[in-house]
Amino acid sequence: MSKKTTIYDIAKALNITAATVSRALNNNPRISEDTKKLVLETAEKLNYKQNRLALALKSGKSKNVGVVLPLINRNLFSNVIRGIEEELNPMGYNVIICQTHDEEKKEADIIQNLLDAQVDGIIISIARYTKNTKHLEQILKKNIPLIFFDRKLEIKGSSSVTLDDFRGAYEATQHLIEQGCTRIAHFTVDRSVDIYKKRFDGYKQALINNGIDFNEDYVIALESKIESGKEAAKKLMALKNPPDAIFSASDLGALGAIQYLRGIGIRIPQDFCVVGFSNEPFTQFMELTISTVDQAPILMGKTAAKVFLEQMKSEKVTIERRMVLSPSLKIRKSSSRTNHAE
Amino acid sequence: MSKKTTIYDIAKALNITAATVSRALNNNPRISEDTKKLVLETAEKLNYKQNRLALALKSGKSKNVGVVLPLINRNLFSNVIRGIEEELNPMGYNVIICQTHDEEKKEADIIQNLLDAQVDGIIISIARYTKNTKHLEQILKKNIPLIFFDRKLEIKGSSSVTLDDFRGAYEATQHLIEQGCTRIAHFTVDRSVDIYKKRFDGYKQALINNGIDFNEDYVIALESKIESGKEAAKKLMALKNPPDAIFSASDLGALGAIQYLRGIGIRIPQDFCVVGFSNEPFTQFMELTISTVDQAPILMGKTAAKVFLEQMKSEKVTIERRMVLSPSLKIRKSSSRTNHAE
DNA sequence: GCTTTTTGTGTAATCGATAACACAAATAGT
DNA sequence: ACTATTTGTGTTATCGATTACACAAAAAGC
Repeated sequence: MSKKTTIYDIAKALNITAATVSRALNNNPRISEDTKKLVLETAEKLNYKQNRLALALKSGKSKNVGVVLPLINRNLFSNVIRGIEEELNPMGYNVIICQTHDEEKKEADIIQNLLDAQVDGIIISIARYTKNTKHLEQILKKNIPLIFFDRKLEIKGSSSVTLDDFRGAYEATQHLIEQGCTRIAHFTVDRSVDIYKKRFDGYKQALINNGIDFNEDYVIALESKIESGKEAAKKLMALKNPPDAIFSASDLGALGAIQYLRGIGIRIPQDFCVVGFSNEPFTQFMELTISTVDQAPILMGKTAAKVFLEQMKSEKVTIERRMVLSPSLKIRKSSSRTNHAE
Repeated sequence: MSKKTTIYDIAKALNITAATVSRALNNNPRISEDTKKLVLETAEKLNYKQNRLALALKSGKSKNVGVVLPLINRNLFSNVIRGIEEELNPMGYNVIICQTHDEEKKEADIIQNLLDAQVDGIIISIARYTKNTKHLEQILKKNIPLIFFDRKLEIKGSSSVTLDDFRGAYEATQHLIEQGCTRIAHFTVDRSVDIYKKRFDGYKQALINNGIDFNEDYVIALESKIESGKEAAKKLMALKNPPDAIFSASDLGALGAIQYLRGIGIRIPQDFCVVGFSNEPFTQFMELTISTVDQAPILMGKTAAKVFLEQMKSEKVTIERRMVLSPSLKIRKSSSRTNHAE
């Protein structure tokens, strides 16, 4: 196991001091061209690699960025990570991944740990029910950039990259209306959670703007699961005036509904239209492809990373960025009465 | 922005030296109980946090582990990462994620970078066509544990956690035979890649063991895409003696085939059975659920992490672990002639 | 009672790179 | 020609924690 070469080794080989070597490597203008060339050559020859840990200790910058999210293997999150990694790795940052499993306690622990590890920034999608913001304010107190994505909290000094959930929902609902649907139901998940509230709001606003009465009976809260979607659809169809469309805040809810409805002989999209949310891969794999709202997750990751990089460049000036990405409605068979190809 | 407290601050407060504080914090037996208590108390009071960068520099251990894989947002990989994270985080390790995009050059760069960052171990699924092993041997030369998962190379001193692809394929094929299929085709991806070769071998062996002739015309190489699956199925059905089943090395290939076959009026599973590989989420979301081979990806990640931890404990003794996980065949509608519930 | 061992803590080097400060030599300015 | 500046490099402290070595005081051994 060959010992690593340090600037001292180079210094000794050239009979100069480590300081000079360091300066030469950092292209300090005070170092003569001759010396620089010599140092660079011997560095190459001795296979010198800068010790990043030493640099980190000296500078306080670890060149690591923490990414905190509920679960890595969810489609949205793994895509966001992909975006972040693709943006940060070329800039010399390593991406550290941590899962909160949607637990506030774990989230707080993780952040404490990342701060201890002295990451240069934290990019986070908060746990579903995180209310306490103390651990998040800790981050900003240490002057470390804090960037939310998808699920955010309003914290002074932080930035965020989110989807325009309102608009996504609005467009989906508008689309259903344009398909001739008039009794449009909505599957939410939990309206106390920001993103779901916005999807609900967008849905409601679209109804209002089109002169359609909002009906609270048409709104059902359910977990993002096929079974829940089935049950909810069943409940809806048992109403004395059942709906003729569903805008679901989750794709799995939409899928469950579709399965139930087809099971009882309802034709989709002829009799009933469905639009989901998230553009999960499976929505385009079904033989009855499912219309849905794409969240541009890779772009979301890249944008969050760019916001971070921007903050690193701009020194101490804390910029508060509020980036809102545009959703894109994917119109597929489950809601296409007119001939929309995809 | 409050300055961080160091052991020197504690030392000053107690009028002792930093060395004593360090020893007290590390529970050195030479330190009196009284001093320990005092140090611990003031550490608490001053909100002392160990500077991990300083420790890393001194010890050469960064407490970071690099995970290198083709693409994060692939189902298998994101699940493996989840497993790794869940195992390593509680043990105080941070997980750094890097994507190779299946490019050997990028893979080499990433590894160099991780070595520069002095990670304590590297867990990797190699790029599809990586042949040159120089960058991988570099890792072992530095005495850093190298653990492969899923896609591995045989390198002396490394460990691996893989799926028994042969067995998965064998069982899938055996199952098809038991369903009464006799002309079983196989979708491979690229037989020059280890895992696909093993799947092919398992398929072939199952045929042979059941006295069924192997027919090279029944083997088609295709990318893991729906379109490719459709085309391949079309090719198969154009043979003068078309098959009555497909064992596909990819779920998307299987899906494409199913779509094509149903399109031309072939009933599944009555006329034709299909089994895929990977247990992608969508396989159980279709109304015609797809039989497939589960790769236990979270377990794979956890196992890889455990192998790493084991190596860290065992000091210098390089252990070569070859863990092989058992696949589990998920029998679903696309191949269930008898009544198999799931 | 005197040597030996144990106990508890201080001193100082180390991990590797950086940078403020210092200083001689070379160059420029008038 | 003499001061002022620039150029190039060395000295040394620093980032924060660990640890080999040293040493006094206390305890143990005979």
